[in-house]
Parts: sequence; structure tokens; C-alpha cells
Amino acid sequence: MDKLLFWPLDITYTSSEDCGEIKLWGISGENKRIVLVDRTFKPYFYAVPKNQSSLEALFRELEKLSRIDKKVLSVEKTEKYYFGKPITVIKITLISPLYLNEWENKIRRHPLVSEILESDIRYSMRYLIDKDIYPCNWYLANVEEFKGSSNVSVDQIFMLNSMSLYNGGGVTLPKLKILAFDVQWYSPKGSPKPETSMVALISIATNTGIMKQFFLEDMDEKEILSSFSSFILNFDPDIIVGFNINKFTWPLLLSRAKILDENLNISREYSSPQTSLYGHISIAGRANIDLMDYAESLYEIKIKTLPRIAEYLGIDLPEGEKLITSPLIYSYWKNKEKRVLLSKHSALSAKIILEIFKKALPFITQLSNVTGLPLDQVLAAPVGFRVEWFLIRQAVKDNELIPRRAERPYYPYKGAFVLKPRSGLHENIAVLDFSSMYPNIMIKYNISPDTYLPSVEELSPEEFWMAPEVGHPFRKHPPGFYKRVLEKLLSLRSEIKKQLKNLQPSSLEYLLLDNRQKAVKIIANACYGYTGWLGARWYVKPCAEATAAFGRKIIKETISIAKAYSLKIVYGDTDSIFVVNEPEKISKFIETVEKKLGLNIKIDKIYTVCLFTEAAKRYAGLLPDGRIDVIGFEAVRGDWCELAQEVQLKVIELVLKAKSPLPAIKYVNGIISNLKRQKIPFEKLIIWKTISRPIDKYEVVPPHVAVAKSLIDMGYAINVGDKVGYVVTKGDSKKLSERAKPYFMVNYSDIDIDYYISKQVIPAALRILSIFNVTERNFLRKTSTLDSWFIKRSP
DNA sequence: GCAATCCATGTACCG
DNA sequence: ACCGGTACATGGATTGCG
Repeated sequence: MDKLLFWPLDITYTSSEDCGEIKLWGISGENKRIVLVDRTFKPYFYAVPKNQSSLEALFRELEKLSRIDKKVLSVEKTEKYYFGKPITVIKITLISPLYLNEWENKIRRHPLVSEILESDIRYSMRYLIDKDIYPCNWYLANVEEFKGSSNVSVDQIFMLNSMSLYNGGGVTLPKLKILAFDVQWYSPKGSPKPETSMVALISIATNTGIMKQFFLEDMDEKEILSSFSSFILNFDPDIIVGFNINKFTWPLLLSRAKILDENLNISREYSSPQTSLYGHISIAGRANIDLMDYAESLYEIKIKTLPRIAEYLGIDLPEGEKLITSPLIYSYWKNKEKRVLLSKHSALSAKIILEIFKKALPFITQLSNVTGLPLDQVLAAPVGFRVEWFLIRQAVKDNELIPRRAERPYYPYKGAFVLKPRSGLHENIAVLDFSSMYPNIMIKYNISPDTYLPSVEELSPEEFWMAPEVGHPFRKHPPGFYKRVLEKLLSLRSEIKKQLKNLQPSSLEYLLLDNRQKAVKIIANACYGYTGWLGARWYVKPCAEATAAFGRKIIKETISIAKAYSLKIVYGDTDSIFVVNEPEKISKFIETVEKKLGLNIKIDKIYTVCLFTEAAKRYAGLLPDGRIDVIGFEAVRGDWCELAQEVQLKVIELVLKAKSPLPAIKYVNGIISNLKRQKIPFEKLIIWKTISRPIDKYEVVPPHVAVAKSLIDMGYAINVGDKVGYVVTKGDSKKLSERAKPYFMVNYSDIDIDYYISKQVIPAALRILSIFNVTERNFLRKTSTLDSWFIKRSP
């Protein structure tokens, strides 16, 4: 038997009649690509008896039933907890995953069975969980060399006996082989479609410095695909990364390959990419990662394009090189000159994808490791599922049964408390907030599905906490499931933060741990939302309702305490309070709050100047270091044109610094005059809005939907979640919807400048300046006939 | 009869 | 496919005035 270091990258399984076969794909301590095979793991599920008195009868029946069926390995009684209550259930273990469905169906409707549990945990995840294996960690594996042949593309195959966490190397990553790729299509009309479009070009960039292009000019389409496949098999990447590949490139490429009778057998088992969980595409033995899923987490980037993401992450494009963002790119192949642009664009895209991925890798590996979700799934999985997999791991460690997902009706409940702001300019404002308010409320009041008491008749008031307003009681002892999970998450985070203090900020270990800390924070902060999510396995509405109710009580009491110290309160939202900065009062206030409420509150930041309008959730502030925070206003909303955002940002800056509206008014008038003279770049006039549902599900036709419809008519695919960019043109119609046009089909001369003056620039500026009683009359009026006469004659 | 106001719809933000 | 609270644009329906 050998021992070796192993870093799990991917897990797959196959089933045969007598066993399931797990393949753990990964990298060895000697940087070899290896696969560890385990055929000894048996799938199982639990049958919950209707009541504990029917347990024996059910057990005998199932045992009898199983004795005549070789597919069942064992039927046994086992002690578990279900929502915190001890329960004896029957564990049915099968010899292969092939028979799970059959056996579940066989006994699901048995009169003595109340429900079947954990048959909905996939065999591969079951394996990782039961063996306590987390992806992206080093393990010490006890293995035996596999003797025999197997059609897999790895350096070595082993049979796995056991493995345990290896703590010797600190937090490190293996040397991964990464392949970034970009595909360009030729589509004469609209978006590419598998039947009528062609693969014009595939570009590849690897982290070993290889650049490669397969171009329709040099070979036919079939050859492009086969060259691409061969390249992948030869280079043998651990990670394949692209941009928008899960929903676009891979499905299109696979359909096109089928039409051309070509295969894309690029996995480490020589199989084709497969649609898998959470809409991601899986490639056996490798991690296929879509940077679009990563970009979802970068909420500051409103329009998720490669150049914007690159810019945000501080990745410089080579001098003079640019990425094309126009949808007309699909027709470029037809034009000889544009072909050159297309080729350059594609090569650059592949390089940029690789660079973005290198920056994202520490976070992705840590999120994968913290949640336990495989590297290729973790970004594709919605936040609720990431939280849930963390919970599932904890449940299994605690011997808790995993509930099933259920269909439930939606009833809203009351959420957080928001204080009306004092409008106007304020100087020297301290922003105080509770650290991790909701997680700490859940910990303090032991709010959890298993501590919730539907009835408290037999208990004395000392034995439970009672949520205010909503009246939901929760047992004080023992610690509930959420409390255990959240304490673990919070202590994990503070431990990591402690470690970070002793590390060089420039070191790789610091980078990894810092990203680990961020991953833990994301999970902890999503736990409250998870409790109120209808899709949650551990959904118990009173938990969410009670947590929000405690939150309201706490922030209201905090406001009272602030008043008692005669602090001037400017604003507050959920877990924060904005007060005039009087340090002595504030330190006493903090002391009292922490003593009375038992939660930590701290000064988060100081604004030397800040401004509020009448509206909640919108403010701007100047920080001592000169940076400016803008919260909620149009300037940070992706559905206003860039010009309006830019104007508002500048207005905010001028107002905060001059504490007067005058320079801002002058500035805005300058912009309006530039706009009239057509001096504003066209791109700054595009308005982007998201298509949030299938087009035929809209009850009215807002501008962006009208534009989406016309794009669809032109052959463009518009999917839910896509952003549509339009500009407003002059026209006879009063309706905006009829004057909004796809941005790439409009000439500057057709732009309705008045719309941009009166519906974009002026409202964005006035939102801020109205606190000084500035009105529309303080700005230049709209264009007159004279203006347009002038424009026609100016060069 | 017409302007002012109300209201439903839709999007994107805050914490 | 984490929650509720909130602001605001748009455009058609309703109201209020006389």
C-alpha cells in the first residue's frame, strides 16, 4: 500500500449492476494527474416510519422484502435526529446507485412509511460528505496501484483505500494547468444558431504561455473542432475557462458538432461535455469554469462584459488593443478586413479570460473548499444552495437527517426597520453598525428549525426566548442547528483573521486566507436569507420572521439609547445608525448598547460631509481620505445612462466639497450645452436594462422590452437575464417605448437630445441639488429650433 | 373636456 | 432559485374641476 498527497479537483461516478464506482480526479504531491478509484462505497437512503411504534413492523417487512432481492445490501435500524428530535429510522443500503430509484419507489407509498430521506443526495456528493472530503484541499491518501487497463487520460490510476486531511503544507494550491478559450461565430443575421451559423474561429491561451488559433480561413469547420479537441487532449488542462460558456458557447458548440458529425470528446475519460447541476457544463476529470458566473458576484459591474471585468480587476489590455462589444461581431467573418479584427479580438479575449481567471482562482478555490461544492459547480450554484451544502455537511457531522425540498405557498413577512433620513448636508457624521447582526441574533436567541416551539404550554418562560411582535418562541437549550453552524462560521472567520495578522499581505498564503475569510463571510451573511427562502430544505418561516423581529427591536432600542445620550440621529437602516460624531457621547453610547443589548456595535466609518435627500436607502458621503461613497443614487444604478451617472457623481463631489450648489449648477449647464452640441460620446447615452422574464410574460411593454422584441425579430436571441441596450430617438410618438431603439442601429443625429436633458441629466442632478431648492429652471432649457439650426451648420 | 393624480408594473438598489 | 424594504420611471386609468 502506498501513501500519497492528493488534491481533489473533480468527482465523477459510474454505476454497474454490482457496484458504483467513484472516480476522484486530482493532482498528486508530485504534480501528477491521477485518479483515485473507489468501488466500495454503497449508496443508501432512510425510511422514516409513520410513528416509532410502527418501526419494528416496518423493519421486519423491509427486511423480508430485501432478503429476496440481491440489490439490497442491508436494512438496519439507526439512531438519528430529525429537526433536533431523536428518531429511529431504517437505513436501506443498496449494492449500486442503479437501484436507488427502484427501491425508493417500492417503499415510498408503504402505509408504515411517512417519508424517504436523503435519496435526493447524489451519489458523488454523498461520497464526498460521508468521507469528509472537501475539494481544493490537500489529503493524504492510502492507495494501491491499479493493475489493468483503463481508458482514462491521467498519469496514474490508484485504488483508494482511505484518505485523511493533510495539515503539513499550510494553505497552498497545486500547479494547475489552465486553458482559456474563446469561440467566434459567423452568423449572417442576428445571434449564432447551430443550424445556420459557423464556428469561424477558436482561440486558446494557456497559463504555460501557449497561444493558439484555429481559423476558418485555414481549415474547414470540422477541422477547427477536431483541432480544438486534439489540443485540449494534448495539453490536458486541469481547468478549462471561458466567458459565458455554460449557457452559450458549450451548448452551441455541442449542437454544431453534432450537426457536423464531429465529436468533442475532451474529458479525461474521452467523453463529451455534459449538462449538469445548476446549469453548468461538466467535463469529467477537469473543472470547466464560466467567468460569467464569477462576474455575477461582482455587483459593482453592472454590464458584465470582458473589458469591464478586466478593467475592474485592474488587468491592463496591451497598448492599442481593444475588445469588440458590438453584437454586429457575428457578421464580421463575411468581411475580409473585419476578419483581421475578429482574429485579434478573439486572441485578446482568450488572454483576458486567462488573466481574469488567475485573479479569481483564490476566491473560487476557497469558496469551493468552504462550501464543499466541487470547483466547477460552486460558482454556478445559486447562493441558497451554497449555504445549503454547508448546512448539509454540518447536519451529517451532527447525525441530523437532511430534510427534503418541498413545494410551499408564499406568504410575505415583515422585514427590517428603516429610519427616515434628515435631508440636507451634514458634517462630521459617524456611521455605527452591529457586526453580523442577523447571525448574532440567531445565535443569541437560539433561532433554529429545531428549537422553534409551536406550543409552549408545558414550558416555563425561563426555558424559551420569545420573539417580539411575532410571538415565536425558541428553546434556550440545547444549542440549535443554526446556532452551531453560525458559531462555527463566525469563529472560523475570526480565526482566519487572526492568522492573517501574522502573514505578509503580499504572500500567496495571505491571498488565499483572505479569500477564505470572504467566502466564510458570504455564507454567514446569507444564512438569514436562507431561512426565509421557500426553496430551503430547512425552511421554517418563524425563524426568518423572528430574526427580523428581533432585529427591528434591537435597532429601535439602539435609536432610543442614542437619543438618551442626546446624539443627533441622521439616518439608520436595519443594523446601522448615523449620528453626529461626538466621540465622548459615542463611546458611552456604544458601552450602553453592548451592555443592554448584548451585541457588538462599532464605528464603521466617519463622513466629514454627507448628504441625504428625503428618500431612504440613498445617501452620499465624503470620507476623511477623500474618497466618496455613493449609496443608492442613480450614479450607482445600472439602469441610467453613463452620462447621467457621471453628471450625478460630479454633482455629488462638487456639493460635498463646496457645500454649495453653485459650482454644480454651472457644471451641469456646461454638460447640457455639450449635449446640445453633440459633444457627448454616443456610448454614454446608452441605457441598459435587464430582461427579467420571457418576453410574452410582460403585461406592459416598457422601452427595453419593445427593443428586445425588435431584436428578436432581427434574429437576436434574448434570454431572461440579458441586458438590452437602447437609446432614445426623436420621433412622432409620445411613447418612450416607440422611440427606444437598439443602440447599435442608431445614428447620433437621430438621438432625442431633449430626452437626455430632461429625463436623464436634469433628474440625476436635481436628485442631489433639490436639497438646496434648485429646480429645473436653474438649468439651460431644452434644444430650440435655433439650436438644431446651429448644429446643422457647425462642422 | 382636460389636467392632475392615482395606480399597477417593472427594475434595481440597501442592508 | 437567500430575505423584505424602498425609490423611482413609465403609462394608462381615474378623479376633480367647472
